[in-house]
Amino acid sequence: MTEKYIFVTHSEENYLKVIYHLSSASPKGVNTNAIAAMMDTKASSVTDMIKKLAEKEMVLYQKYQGVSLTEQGLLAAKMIVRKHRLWEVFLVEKLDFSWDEVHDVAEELEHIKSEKLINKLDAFLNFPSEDPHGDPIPNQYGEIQKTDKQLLSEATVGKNYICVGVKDSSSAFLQYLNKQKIALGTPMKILEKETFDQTLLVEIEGEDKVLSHKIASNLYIN
Amino acid sequence: MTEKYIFVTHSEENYLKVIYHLSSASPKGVNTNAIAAMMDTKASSVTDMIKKLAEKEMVLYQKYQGVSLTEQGLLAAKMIVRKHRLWEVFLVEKLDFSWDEVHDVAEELEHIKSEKLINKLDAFLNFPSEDPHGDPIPNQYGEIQKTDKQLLSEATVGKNYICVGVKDSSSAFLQYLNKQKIALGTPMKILEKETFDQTLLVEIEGEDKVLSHKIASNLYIN
DNA sequence: TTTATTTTTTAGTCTAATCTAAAAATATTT
DNA sequence: AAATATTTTTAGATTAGACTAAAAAATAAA
Ligand SMILES: [Mn+2]
Ligand SMILES: [Mn+2]
Ligand SMILES: [Mn+2]
Ligand SMILES: [Mn+2]
Repeated sequence: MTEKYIFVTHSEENYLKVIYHLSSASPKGVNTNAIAAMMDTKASSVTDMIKKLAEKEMVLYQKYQGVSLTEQGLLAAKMIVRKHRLWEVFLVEKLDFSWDEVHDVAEELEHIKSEKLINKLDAFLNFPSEDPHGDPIPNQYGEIQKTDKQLLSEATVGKNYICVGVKDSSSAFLQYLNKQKIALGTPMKILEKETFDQTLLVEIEGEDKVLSHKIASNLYIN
Repeated sequence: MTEKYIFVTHSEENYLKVIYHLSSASPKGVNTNAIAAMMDTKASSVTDMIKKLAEKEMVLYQKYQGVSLTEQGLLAAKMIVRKHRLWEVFLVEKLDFSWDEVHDVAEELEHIKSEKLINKLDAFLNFPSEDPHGDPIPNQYGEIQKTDKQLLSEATVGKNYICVGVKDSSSAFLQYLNKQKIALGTPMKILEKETFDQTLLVEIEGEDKVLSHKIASNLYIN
């Protein structure tokens, strides 16, 4: 059961993470093109890299049939996600970064290779279960605590909810939310839903606000 | 005066740092071989890299005449040292790392590219002036506070001193110091110096200890 | 001041990670 | 079921950073 240690490069880690994120949407096999789009690279580069990852037994790969993570690859991917999200918590909680500023720095920090560092950081942050965008943080064994949440676009008119996460965590979207005074924990009541374009009228902190379907389908509530 | 931003790679940063550290010993020009030894690489690789750094105006380079940092290169090098040392402080002060465990992780963390991150970290740590090995931390403008200290090997017999730093910060040496209960701030009195091999007899925390010349010439005192 | 030694540079090769262009396989329409 | 379109893979090229071996320059010794 003692697994041999396989070195994974910075670039390989990025591929693993992207395959992991795409896996939930297409569990039987992730497409080359989908990976290429997500990584902002070309399909031919993806094919090359997939072969390398298959060689290292991080993914299962059949030509033309898409790619999926092995148990080993899944754990590696979860550890990168764990690091990314823990660093995001650190940046917000300890260094006073705002939630729209942390992603790019975390993209770099997630590649620092030290298990001790990340476990000590976890403890220093008091073992947070979620990152600043409401995404769950895997523990050191890769276990993820499932929380139930739904998209605001699926909410019931008349009910009260609390904002618990964002689907899109681009700084553009987050800055829009800042402007609208929407943050994690913000309570909101759904007043109306326009049948024509699904625009919502929502009461937030005493104010009535109009939120487009695009916005509503990127906000998680509970 | 607005300098154009020049991207410096991970590898280039390591070279700049090494050239910086070697510059104090040979201010007129650092040798190719010295860099190669420090970087654990070959002289031919160093020549290639020096050309690239000269292209980017980070170093001055004349064939066969050694290399020196430009103003720009000096500032870049100091910023890497700043990051390295601030991260070391973070690891020791906040994450409970021991001083012999921080160097390798800091070698990775020093390459994270975010001025905001490093200045926020500096503030979070209360603007420390020294790292866990007693080395000064450059401020955000690259200014370094000079402290006067001397090597234990140059100490006067009969006098009292305090340990203020290490010249060699390898974990092997630091672990030796741990074993001898020598840390930054430890007081010591020089009892005797053997003329034959310069071995010292030193009183530390009530105990008499024998320190070889090699040890003494890697410990800074004040 | 020649000769020998050491240092540094050049020339050519290698690998990782990318790209473009073209071929092959798969999927979608008629 | 053919024809067409899309996706994926291959082939070949490029760049950064490293290497070895050999040539050139600088330094030290005789
Ligand atoms: Mn993120
Ligand atoms: Mn996040
Ligand atoms: Mn260090
Ligand atoms: Mn240090």
